[in-house]
Amino acid sequence: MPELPEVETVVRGLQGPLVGRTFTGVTVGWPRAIRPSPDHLRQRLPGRRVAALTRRAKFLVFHLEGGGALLIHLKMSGNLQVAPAGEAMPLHVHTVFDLDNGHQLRFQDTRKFGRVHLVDDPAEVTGRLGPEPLAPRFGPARFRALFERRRGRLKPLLLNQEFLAGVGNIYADEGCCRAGVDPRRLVETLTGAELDRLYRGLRAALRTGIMLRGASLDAVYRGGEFQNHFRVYGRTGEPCRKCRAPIRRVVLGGRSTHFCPNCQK
DNA sequence: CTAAAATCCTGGTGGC
DNA sequence: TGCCACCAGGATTTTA
Repeated sequence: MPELPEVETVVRGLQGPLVGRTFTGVTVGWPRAIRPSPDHLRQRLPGRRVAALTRRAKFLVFHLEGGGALLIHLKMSGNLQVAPAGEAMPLHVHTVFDLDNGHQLRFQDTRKFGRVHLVDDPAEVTGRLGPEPLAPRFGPARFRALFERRRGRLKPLLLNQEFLAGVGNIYADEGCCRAGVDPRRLVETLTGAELDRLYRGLRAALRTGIMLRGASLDAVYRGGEFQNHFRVYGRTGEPCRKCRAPIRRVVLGGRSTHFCPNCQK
């Protein structure tokens, strides 16, 4: 379940091996993952050079020299690695991008939810996303403004990528915990002080996640350590680290949601 | 508008 | 030990 910090970790690890490289070929093993189509990708990507690699929300964005971009979303189980073309292919690698230095970018995705987009303008894919929570210009005032005229429970709103980009189930729960706010709260009842705590809690959880190189779950990831620092996520029944009350789990918007019933009001 | 449910997938888990 | 029903989970789509 890569979220913003996990994707940021992958991006930082791939910038060195990929920026400046040219794609020389593509092999598609799961056509449904490719947008707009595998033919389009195979015909248009080879010969294009990577000018920059950035992140937007949970998308990796490969900016191509001369315009256009390749976007990859890892969804639940995706991972990307660079390896020499001769090296043994791991299981569940459904898309392989050949590079001009004899290496390959390999998109491994057990559950096949991941997506690859080749577009002229990244905004075709990312245009409707909300603001980046860690952007330098995204201050508490802009965060508070997002909640104007919004209604409903807090947790599903935090997971809405058009509301705020990059937050997923783990960091929504961890952010609410740090803020001392119950994720079941109706957002129209949140006070300015609570929204400020939420702003800081969410950003602190995301920054800690990046610092620890993300969370490693399902044996998928790259040595991240954040899973060892969860305060509530996946700790149902275990004692709250602050007050020892058992962590509760409920389902909100179809997502498991974890919180301390004592510390979060 | 919000919200819940169904959808896509597979590996892991718990029950028997 | 083996089989199977069931679940997680990001985002989208459908239905209420």
